Amino acid sequence: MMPVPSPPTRPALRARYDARRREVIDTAARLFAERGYAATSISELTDATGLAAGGLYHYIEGKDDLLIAICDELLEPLLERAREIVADEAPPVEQLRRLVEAWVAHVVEHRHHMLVFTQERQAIEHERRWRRVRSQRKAFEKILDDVLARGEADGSMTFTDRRLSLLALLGMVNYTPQWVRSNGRLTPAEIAEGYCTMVLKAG
Amino acid sequence: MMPVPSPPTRPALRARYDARRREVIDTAARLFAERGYAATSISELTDATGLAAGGLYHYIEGKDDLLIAICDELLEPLLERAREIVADEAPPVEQLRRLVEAWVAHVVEHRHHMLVFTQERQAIEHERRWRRVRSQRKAFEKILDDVLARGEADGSMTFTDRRLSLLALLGMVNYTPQWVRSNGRLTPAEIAEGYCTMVLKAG
DNA sequence: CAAGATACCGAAGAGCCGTTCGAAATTAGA
DNA sequence: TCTAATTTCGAACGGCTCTTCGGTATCTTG
Repeated sequence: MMPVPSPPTRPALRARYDARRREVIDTAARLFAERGYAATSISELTDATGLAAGGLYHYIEGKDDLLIAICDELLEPLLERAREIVADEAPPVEQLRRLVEAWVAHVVEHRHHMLVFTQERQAIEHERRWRRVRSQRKAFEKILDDVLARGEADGSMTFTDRRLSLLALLGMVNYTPQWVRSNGRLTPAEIAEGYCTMVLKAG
Repeated sequence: MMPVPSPPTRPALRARYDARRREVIDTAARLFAERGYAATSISELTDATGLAAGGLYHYIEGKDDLLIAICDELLEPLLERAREIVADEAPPVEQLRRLVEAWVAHVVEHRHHMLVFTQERQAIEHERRWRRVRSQRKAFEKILDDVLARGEADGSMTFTDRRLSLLALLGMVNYTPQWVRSNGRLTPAEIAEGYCTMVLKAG
């Protein structure tokens, strides 16, 4: 992930630097989610972080570096967790439940990151510097599709159209951050269970 | 909808003016969908429309006027169609099918408009001047929810959680423009049928 | 405590932004 | 054809953008 302009060489300071950088990224995620990336100015960022312009640029290479960092914070841990889940030997239906539960919990926890990811989707899909983010997204979707394919193959799941079911599931989960509230009526686990039921019972 | 700075008073010219304005709006929708609203400059708009800056401003009040016009072009006909569908006496399940089919066809046809609407969602939800767009969105969602409620009441539909089913449906359909291609493998009607099945069979 | 690395500041700069406006070109209708 | 309405042009403007940079304060470590 190549952390930026001048991370301290002294190991004792490295941890603090990383933590502060993460604070900056999370603050940016919140602002970008609320106002949009392009519509959020550096000066709004300095207001929200308490840093001056120069101080801010101590932690980032540029404004678009922030956007990539936000997507990394979102996708890397999710992808890692997904790989753990499909690594064990549970049956496909069970793996799907675990995947969707972890996924919903993750997007709820990183609601702002996810809203930014959604808003900037077109840029992510079309511009060159987003290659890694794009391939992470694709890798996650492939994990999902593979689980559905294994379930279809062993007869534990049936789909009229497996690809449509996958896309529907992506739609449901990706849309979730638009309406969830922490301490809302439904827990992430309940939401995830509902989604799984819709995908699996449709046949 | 109060069409902008100086629509011609002569009736013969009014039609041409309106058509040209719509061209401008549709071009803007395409560019905004591809690059994002804030990231698209007026000069990109003039390049794409063939108008110079001054000519462009003959048809719009300002850049944000374009955004509102895009949402109006998207939501007004959809809402009107939805009201027609629920006005007749078909049973709730049939009304739902018709609604979702019309809705999916509409977002596929107005794919760019819908992508812009999705990307600018946060602004739409939070800023004052978007009140009308917001209330149109809410009105449409209420129509959907009412159909589900009637179906639940007469026993023709069952939901573990009706609100979650509604939100899942919104997610599926709103996400559709991200992946559909015209002349893709599935027709809008097939997509809509798949979505309905997932919502209705989940119980 | 000394000294060097680190963290931060904030004014300055170059560039692009959306918008305006007076004038020119085009068109409709008498 | 003449005229007034309409359409289009494109240079100019003020403002805001992101980023840089020289300098200062703070902190770690020997």
